[in-house]
Amino acid sequence: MISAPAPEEFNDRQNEVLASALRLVVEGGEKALTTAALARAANCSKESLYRWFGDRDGLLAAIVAHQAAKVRVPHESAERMTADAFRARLVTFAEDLLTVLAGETSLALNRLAISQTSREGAALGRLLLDRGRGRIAERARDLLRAGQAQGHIACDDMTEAYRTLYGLIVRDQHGRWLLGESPDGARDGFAAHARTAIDQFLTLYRATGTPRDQENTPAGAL
Amino acid sequence: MISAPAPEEFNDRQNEVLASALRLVVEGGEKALTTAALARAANCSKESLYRWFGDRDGLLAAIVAHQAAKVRVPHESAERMTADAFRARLVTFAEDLLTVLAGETSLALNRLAISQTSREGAALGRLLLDRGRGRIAERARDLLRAGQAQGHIACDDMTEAYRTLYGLIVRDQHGRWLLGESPDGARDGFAAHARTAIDQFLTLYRATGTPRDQENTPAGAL
DNA sequence: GTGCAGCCGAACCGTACGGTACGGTACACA
DNA sequence: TGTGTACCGTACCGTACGGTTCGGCTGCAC
Repeated sequence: MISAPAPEEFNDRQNEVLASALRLVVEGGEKALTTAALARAANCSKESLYRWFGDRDGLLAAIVAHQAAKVRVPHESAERMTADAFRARLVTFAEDLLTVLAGETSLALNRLAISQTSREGAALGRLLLDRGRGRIAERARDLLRAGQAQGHIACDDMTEAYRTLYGLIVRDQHGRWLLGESPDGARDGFAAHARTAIDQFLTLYRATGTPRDQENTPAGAL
Repeated sequence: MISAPAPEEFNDRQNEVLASALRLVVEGGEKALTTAALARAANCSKESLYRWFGDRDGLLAAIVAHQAAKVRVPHESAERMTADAFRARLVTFAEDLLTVLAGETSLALNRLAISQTSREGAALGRLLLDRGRGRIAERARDLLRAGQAQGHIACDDMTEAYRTLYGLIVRDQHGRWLLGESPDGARDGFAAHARTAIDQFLTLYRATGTPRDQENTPAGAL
């Protein structure tokens, strides 16, 4: 069981320690994060670690929460956009998404949460899902909603549309990266692929009366 | 370092033990797979485990190799297809892909390989990538190539086309499942979503002279 | 000053796990 | 019948790690 996911904030010293912890995880994976190693790296005592975070699971949760807390999604203002501006905003979103997912911090945290799953609870995964991807999805849905309101795209289910958008942007790359393939090779092509993906997305969801648009609403999708 | 990824086959007894090992991993994650627990579950001695698989890493590699070895992709015959038959074959592929990825064995193995990544090597991830996803991708590319040869779709880069197909089918679901979200809710919608995804794919890649088709060939994609 | 709280660093404890060694059994083969 | 091989089950060893305790230092309240 994971101790309370800490809705309360941590103080400066504690955040500093969490930053050290995150660095350990990024560099050496979960097994590099021993309490002794963290105490040494952060110049603090194990006693303090246990006082602040409860136990090791609490520490893991705090690391994820700490990092998730600094996810700051740029607010997508809903002001009037031309079709090109809308497209440009989507391309920017796509580039941002790929950049985040390819980042070693994101990858390390995802690996950490995934390896903690399976054991009943999956609290870390939920945390990452809600506070990480959730925020990003929210931003994208706002943007899509604005595009829909202004007639740039036609769709009734923003969540469905977002999932399609995500799929076109990310494809199988996140999985490959998680399994150890280096994102470096792909990183050069982020901008180019972002444009391609958005073109594809707009082809599917463009509002110019393409007859297939009604089909893009499957039934029981989670 | 992981001992030789065993190109040689294992005998029946060893395969039996590997099946037990896989069951342990599926049920309890990596940390449930202790040598003692496996010896007990498989009614074998720890001594035999070390004789057969070298060390724990070798055992993990053997588990992955063992499971990957039974990936049998139905051969996609390239005989003449109508457009509808081609579409149906794609839908079947999509359903198969979702069913495999949502399976607890696949999820457990992916979690195992992902949690082993980060530490230099990532041999398990490579194994899974090559012998798991690779086979599936190969099957899909064969099918796409046949469709292309018979004029059902237009694209010059099968790998790019396959990645788009994968993205449209899987979207963000694999990641969510890996993080602990239950596939059960989505499972009912597999068939419906498979059809939707294939419709979208065909919209993008249909050969009927849609002018956007040339754009589907980004530059530096990995 | 005295007392107290928070913290560091190090020593300590218990245990779980990877890996090894050994005794005992079944079976093949001569 | 003797010898060897492969195996099981168990006991064993060493260590690494989670978690606790303690002594000592600093700073603050009074």
